[in-house]
Amino acid sequence: MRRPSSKLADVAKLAGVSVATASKALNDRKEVAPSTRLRVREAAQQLAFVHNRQARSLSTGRTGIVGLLTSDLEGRFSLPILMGAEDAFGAEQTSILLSDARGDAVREARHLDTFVQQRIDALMVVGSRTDPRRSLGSSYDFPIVYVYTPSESSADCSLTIDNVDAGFKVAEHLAMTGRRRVLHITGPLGDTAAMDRARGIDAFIAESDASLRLGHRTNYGEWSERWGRSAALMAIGQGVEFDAVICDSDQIARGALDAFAARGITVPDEAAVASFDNWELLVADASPPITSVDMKLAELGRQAARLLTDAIGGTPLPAGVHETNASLVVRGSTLR
Amino acid sequence: MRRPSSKLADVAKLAGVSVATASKALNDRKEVAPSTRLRVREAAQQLAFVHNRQARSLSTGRTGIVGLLTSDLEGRFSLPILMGAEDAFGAEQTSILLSDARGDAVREARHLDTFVQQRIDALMVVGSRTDPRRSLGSSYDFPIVYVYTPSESSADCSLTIDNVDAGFKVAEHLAMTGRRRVLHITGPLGDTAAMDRARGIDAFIAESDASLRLGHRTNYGEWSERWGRSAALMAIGQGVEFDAVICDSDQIARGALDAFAARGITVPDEAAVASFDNWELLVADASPPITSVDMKLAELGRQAARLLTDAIGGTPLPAGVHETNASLVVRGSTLR
DNA sequence: CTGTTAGCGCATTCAG
DNA sequence: CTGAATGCGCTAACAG
Repeated sequence: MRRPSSKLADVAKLAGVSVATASKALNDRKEVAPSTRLRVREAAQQLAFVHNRQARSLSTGRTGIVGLLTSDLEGRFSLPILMGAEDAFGAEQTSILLSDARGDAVREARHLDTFVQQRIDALMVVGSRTDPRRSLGSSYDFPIVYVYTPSESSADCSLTIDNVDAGFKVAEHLAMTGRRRVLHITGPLGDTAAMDRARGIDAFIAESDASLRLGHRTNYGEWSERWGRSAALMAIGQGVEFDAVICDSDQIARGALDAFAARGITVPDEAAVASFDNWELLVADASPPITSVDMKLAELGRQAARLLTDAIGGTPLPAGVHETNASLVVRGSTLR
Repeated sequence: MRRPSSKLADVAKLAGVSVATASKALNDRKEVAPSTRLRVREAAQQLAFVHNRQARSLSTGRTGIVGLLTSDLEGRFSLPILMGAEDAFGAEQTSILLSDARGDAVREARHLDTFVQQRIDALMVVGSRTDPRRSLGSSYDFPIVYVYTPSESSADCSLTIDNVDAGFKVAEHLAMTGRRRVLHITGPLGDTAAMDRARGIDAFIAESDASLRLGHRTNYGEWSERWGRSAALMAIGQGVEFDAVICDSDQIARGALDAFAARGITVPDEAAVASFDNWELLVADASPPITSVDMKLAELGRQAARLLTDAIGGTPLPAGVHETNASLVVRGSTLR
């Protein structure tokens, strides 16, 4: 029951006005004389007055809190999204209530419950895969945006990345730089991201003229460095011919790079290596540095924040899945 | 001004009791007849009633919100700490308001301000280095714990890792497994973590009997894979003799490993490699997997949460810097 | 055991 | 332009 800081009443008293006037003055409403506004301001300053948002939200109905529900805080995805969102919200003075369900439905339900208790103004649901997730439905009375992992309901608003386009871009880059035979090392078969990218590669092949046409072969596996290494070794062992490798994550690429080094295959001369995620940590200091697709996650977070801000203001959220194009960051691993 | 969900008054009416009784019933207070408690419960259930924390906190003085102020969300440190804390706070009771100052003092001040406005119950200040940071002072009316990065004021409560002990442990492990000449590749000279670990190594040497005594040489540089690689190459080029390398981060170790592979030095046979951070991503799938010191960050977060929970309950925070011992996770890079 | 009465701190009518 | 009154949803005394 701690109640230390000064309240509006204190400010009002010191300024010699009523609480109502003080409130108006501090909230920059027109109906206050400039002189009194100043007096109130000074009083507030002097008392180090800080609005009590709990109290304020009780009367305004807004908390200034946005919930962020994630399933993989540890992973590569949530964080950049979160930071982008924080940026975009920052201006509006909204803060982010964080919770990590860790892929557990029970946990998720509990966290959602606290969100409701806290009367959050809006919710961002972030996932680490592009496979659609169960919708939270429309029974919540705050706007919800799904980021990266889209909702399976088309009535919801989802923001994600166009992996087909991303695959296309990588294939294009490799073809343009003279590669012709591509080994595609990816995640699990059935994983949307993996399959979309493969489709993107195919799409490029279909569209490109004969001189740029490349052959490719896709190996499904798992999202790990270990898999990248063994897939590369396997291909070498089987005598598969290739002059380029597309790895569906930077981790996979690191594994592949390692395998090539061990087998004396030089990168980028004998084989180009390109990957997805553009995780600086893994990609920038690799030898050679790895060309990688940046998923623009922070941008996704910013977009989500903007949409939600608007939604709080009354603009309805645009339903459906909205895809953003990723962009290729070229580094030494594909340039000979 | 959205006001959708049912309120306590609705529940009370439906249950045929007063609001006060309904409140008591839902809060599991003794002074309510079991039968009425049940009736109220059912009414609440039926109306899908959810407490409004804003309102509640207005009368209790507690918000159930803990602030987390970090300077490097992206980095390796904040996240595990955050997750540990989330665990310990238990989602039902406390939620975490997140903010990343990104090393910017202005941003930090702004975020602190919103924290105050939100009337958080407690604050966790997390940093990514072990060099002390400026104290936030004692003018805030909520308890503050500094995690990983300690406060420079001994009046504050800080939780961090004992890097001297960590350095000691690594040296001990290497000596016990038969290594005698250690190359220590670390971060910037002046960085507390780097220097503490060097001291730990020295401490081990001083304490150990002659048969285990090892020689070592410390190279200060930066916290990057690139530096690990070049430091290793440099040592090799200069003909420095060593049969073990201690890298002060997993990233540095990856660089060193890479350099050894390039120069045909086998790990662990010709040289052992050990590092700090135990970042699964970097360490588990390396070839060979890297022995690394786990900083127990999640545990640090849990401890902080417990201390803060107690502090909210009235127990004063223990002032001073409290160090936790890290633990060594042994993998293939040091076992021949 | 239960209900009545008072606030918690602020924003918002609506008279003056 | 200003202020007195009212309510946001809930908990905390205090009577009954």
